[in-house]
Amino acid sequence: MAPRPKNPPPDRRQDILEAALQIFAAKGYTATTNADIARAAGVTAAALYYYFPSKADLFNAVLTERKAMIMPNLAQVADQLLELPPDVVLPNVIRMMAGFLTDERTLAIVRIVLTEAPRNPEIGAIYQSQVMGEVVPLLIKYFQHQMDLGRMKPMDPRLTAILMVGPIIAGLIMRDVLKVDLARGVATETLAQGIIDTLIPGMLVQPKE
Amino acid sequence: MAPRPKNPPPDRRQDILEAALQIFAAKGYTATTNADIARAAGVTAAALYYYFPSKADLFNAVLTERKAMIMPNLAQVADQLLELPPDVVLPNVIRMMAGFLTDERTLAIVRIVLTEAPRNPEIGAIYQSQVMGEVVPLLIKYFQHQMDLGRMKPMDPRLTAILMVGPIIAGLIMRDVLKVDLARGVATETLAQGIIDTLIPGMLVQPKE
DNA sequence: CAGGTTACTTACTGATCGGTAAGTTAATAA
DNA sequence: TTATTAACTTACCGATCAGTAAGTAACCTG
Repeated sequence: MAPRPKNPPPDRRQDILEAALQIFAAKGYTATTNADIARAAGVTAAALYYYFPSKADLFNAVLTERKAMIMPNLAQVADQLLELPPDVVLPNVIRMMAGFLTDERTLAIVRIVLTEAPRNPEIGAIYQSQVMGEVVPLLIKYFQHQMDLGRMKPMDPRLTAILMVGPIIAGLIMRDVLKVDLARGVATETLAQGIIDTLIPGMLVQPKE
Repeated sequence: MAPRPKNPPPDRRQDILEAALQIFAAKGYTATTNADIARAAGVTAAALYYYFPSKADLFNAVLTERKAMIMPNLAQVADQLLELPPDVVLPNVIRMMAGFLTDERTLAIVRIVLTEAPRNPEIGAIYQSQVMGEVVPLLIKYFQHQMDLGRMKPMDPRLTAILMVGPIIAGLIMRDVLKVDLARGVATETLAQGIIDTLIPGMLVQPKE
């Protein structure tokens, strides 16, 4: 019985996207009902169809309109970092990635991609092009340059990227999927520091003690 | 019109568990219908209720009756490995874990746990107790022993475990979730070798070249 | 201050799904 | 040979869900 808000109309579309992000992340696409999202957004289920043609379209909108959130904007700083030595750059990259995965909003997207992408190739494709098309090439460019300069051992740059990001993802999964409390064991910062201490010496031509 | 098989009765229960494993892994718990499983198992949907009280019970049976599959039986060999030096043991552990994650059956379980556990804490709990209660303690025992012997640098054994397993999981996710073709880049063996070459020297007290 | 548009709501529908009840037949026991 | 049981099937039901149709009140325009 309140077909139009009396006070200045809030951005309902954003409210719905925000609510959908949370619920999709918490329950997964199939288990999430329109009513769930609507309730969280403070509207009725039918209202979703005023802004989005279907549940699938809403889901896609959540992923595409928020995808920028999950990728650190490396491009902005990449050029400045290119000449800096790896013992300076790599720890910062690792720390940045580790810190990045502590943001709640980002985690929600990661959780959705991780859980839905195996069933929905399109989702995987969106982030594949981001990861493989944007982030990895930047890393590769840096690694290649440092290898040419003789500062890093020659190795597959993709492998290098996986070695750096892998433990962070594994830590995330242990905390988020297996509910292992890393805070009382391996906290994010400790994890980042461990990666830095253990991994980076093996990548440098002259490991420093 | 064939309420009883004429030929020697096959083990329908196993057929159903097998079919359920595949379909749950492919579509996720909620999106999987009883009809899907039944079709794959060659029975009708009602037949599932002859063997399992509910869909949820069938799901649990899949996980609990197959959980042993995803954990390498480390306990059997752990005692023999305890005294062997890390530059012999660790490469083998890494290779074993990497190889372990190439088995299709195992992958199906991993995919289910990875995608369903965030919504269902019980699933996480099953594997948390396996990973944290069985595998990790064995690794910790070994690491601690080798650290005491002065062969490995002192560090949090849990961190050590994450560093070793992390890149393998990340590689798995890139292949399975993001559909990045690792075969034409970083194959499983290459990945394992990369972990061994890069990571292990940083863990040993006297890295060997 | 009328008329139209925007931004929703209420009320409904057809399809699907998990689960049940009752029937049916092959194998087995008496 | 008959009765019983094991192992299913067919047929059905109530609940739930994505999506739709039609209504309605606030705001905007002239």
